[in-house]
Amino acid sequence: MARSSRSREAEDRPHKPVTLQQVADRAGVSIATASRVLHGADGRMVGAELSRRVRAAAAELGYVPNAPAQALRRSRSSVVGLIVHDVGDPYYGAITTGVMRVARERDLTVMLAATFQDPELELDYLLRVRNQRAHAVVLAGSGRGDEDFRRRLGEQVAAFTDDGGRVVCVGDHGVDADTVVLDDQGGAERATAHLWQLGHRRIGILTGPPHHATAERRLHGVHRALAARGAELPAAAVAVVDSFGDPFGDPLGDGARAATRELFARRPDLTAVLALSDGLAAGALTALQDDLGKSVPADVSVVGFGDLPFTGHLHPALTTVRLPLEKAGIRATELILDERDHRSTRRTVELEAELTLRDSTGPARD
Amino acid sequence: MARSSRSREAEDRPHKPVTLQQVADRAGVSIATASRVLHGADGRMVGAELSRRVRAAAAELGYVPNAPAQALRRSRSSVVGLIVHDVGDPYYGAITTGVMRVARERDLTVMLAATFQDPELELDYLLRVRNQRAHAVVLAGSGRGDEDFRRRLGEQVAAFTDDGGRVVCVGDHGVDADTVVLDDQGGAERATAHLWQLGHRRIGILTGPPHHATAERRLHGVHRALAARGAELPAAAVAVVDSFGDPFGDPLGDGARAATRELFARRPDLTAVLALSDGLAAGALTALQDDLGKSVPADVSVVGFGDLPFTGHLHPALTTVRLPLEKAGIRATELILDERDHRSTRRTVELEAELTLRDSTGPARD
DNA sequence: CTGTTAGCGCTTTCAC
DNA sequence: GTGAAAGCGCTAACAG
Repeated sequence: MARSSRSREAEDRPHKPVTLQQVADRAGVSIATASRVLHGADGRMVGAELSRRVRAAAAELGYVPNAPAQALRRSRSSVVGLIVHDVGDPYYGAITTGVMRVARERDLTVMLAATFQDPELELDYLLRVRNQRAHAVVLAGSGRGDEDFRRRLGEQVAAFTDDGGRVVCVGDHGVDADTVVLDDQGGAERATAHLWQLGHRRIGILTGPPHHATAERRLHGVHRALAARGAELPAAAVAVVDSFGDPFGDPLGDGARAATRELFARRPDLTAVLALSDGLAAGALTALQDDLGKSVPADVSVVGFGDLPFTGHLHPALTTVRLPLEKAGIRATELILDERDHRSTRRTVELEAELTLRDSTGPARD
Repeated sequence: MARSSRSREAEDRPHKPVTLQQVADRAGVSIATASRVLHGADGRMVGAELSRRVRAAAAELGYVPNAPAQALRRSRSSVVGLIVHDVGDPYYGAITTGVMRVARERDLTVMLAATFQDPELELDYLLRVRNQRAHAVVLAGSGRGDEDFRRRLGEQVAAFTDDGGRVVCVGDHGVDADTVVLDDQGGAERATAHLWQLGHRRIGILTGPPHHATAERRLHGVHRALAARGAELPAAAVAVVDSFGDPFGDPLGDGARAATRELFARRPDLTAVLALSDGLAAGALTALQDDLGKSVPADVSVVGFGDLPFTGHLHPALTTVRLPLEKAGIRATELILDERDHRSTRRTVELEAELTLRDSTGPARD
């Protein structure tokens, strides 16, 4: 193979990659012909014989196209940016997996950015996406940051779309772009309905801080479901935990555990706990079984939210609301690829969250 | 702001991004000067007044450098490739997080590739990394694939390094490149020693299939630790589970659960179980407590391997071997940045795996 | 200090 | 069906 002969020459000094011109020379054709054979979206056909010779030359030389040069010439690359908070977080990990799936099918190059919750970094990365002349970006982390940040984010997004870039958000970021939203509210309604149907009338809620938009949406779903049944949610039945969406801030679930103990100290008559995130549910399970001597689901039922990968391993296996995260990543990326004519029409795709029934819920005791 | 005036013009037709030439014109300087002010690694200084004018012009026009053009000119981009099996898998998620941390500090652009366990795709992505003229690549998924695949992988890697690219592996992929390895064997030795010290002499092992290199390395560690204490591991005390490293193939841990039941059917006298992955440990916990009526750790101690994010939420919280995955991602990326003179010297960094003590282990009963 | 200029590797009219 | 040639936007010699 050509490669082996190349590596024989100078072991230390980097070679320069083979160029299309070299391929053309070797095949005895013009560079234009070589280009058409190898990447030809030109419309023009190339004769069979020349085609063959070009392909052979490329293979022998180990030709690899220079993507930056192509991007420069075409003034747009096949790069797609993906901005998340933290890929290590299973939530974003699942979204990322979805994006990667489509990227593979559609032959896209994904440029990943992790903001680690820092709004400034998000802006930075958006700039970098523009730098790369990426043709699209998926915004999957955001929502933190103040009004001023929002404005600047909007500006960056506008600048990118002005240049012909496409933007899609996963979750509502208050940005003018296509959006894929997860039905948090509906999921919470379904979870509540499930408990209600099992006879639970005194349900405790574990939620996140009030400024957390996702937590609020879920909580709102609970209120709605209860209201639809002529019931309401007493303030004493709600416990707020700071580590809501961040299991890493509280890897042992101690915050949720303590909150659950306090919740039952206030309201010992609760027959069910609806935790608005799986991490919270894990803490509740521990508190209930280890600290409060309750049996789950015999004494108290527990429902989580998210269906993160570990929920099946909890004890008992957790009944939880399944968020179609990977699907969200897939749909978002597809939205990008879908060329649409009316760039003025902002599209929104809503993905339903359905309940996964496992072993942590059962009929109410009394 | 310039942006707003731009977006006013033609709402539908994409603008062309501002070029350096336009900035130079507006500032009334040459393009060379503009380049030096904005990106000048040229060594040369530019006068304060011109500097100011260039910067002002760039800001007014909303200039964003064209990365592909820069890459073309410099014939190398600041892109780093990262190839993993699946970002949704917490194992790779943690490595990815580490890589992203360094990328942020050192201002790199990360191009992510997920192979979904397909060796062909891995080769594909390596090609794409060359396409982008990336300056380095982190290989974090691999190890599957036959001899022929290995050869081809080696060729691609050689081709990339020949062109001046840097390659670093996380885990040994049988490739000639710098490598960061996790001390699986040492971790298993430490876990075994821990159980031994608690008085356990009849230890059951849950492991993965024999062709799984990681599982084998851990198993080897167990053998070594036992041998060092004059003991050995009876074949009957070892159970093989296929879903070893893939919690998603077995989200409820049913495989490990069944294997644990069989293990205790064969060897009811076991006082401890060392599961060579956390997913396996989760299944063991369920089998022991729910199916076998054992108490953990009073009757049987359980140790896992990996310290994935959910282990603290298991019941009881799992004692497990902590793999410094994020650290591995960090070290790997640093290795790439570290220019070293002797490209012939292959470096290997070994990261220690330490035991995380939690609640699933206790003194042996008898 | 500042400007002129020659490409980097590739695509794509435009001629033949 | 094939080739010649003009740049895409930027950097880095090389002159002044």
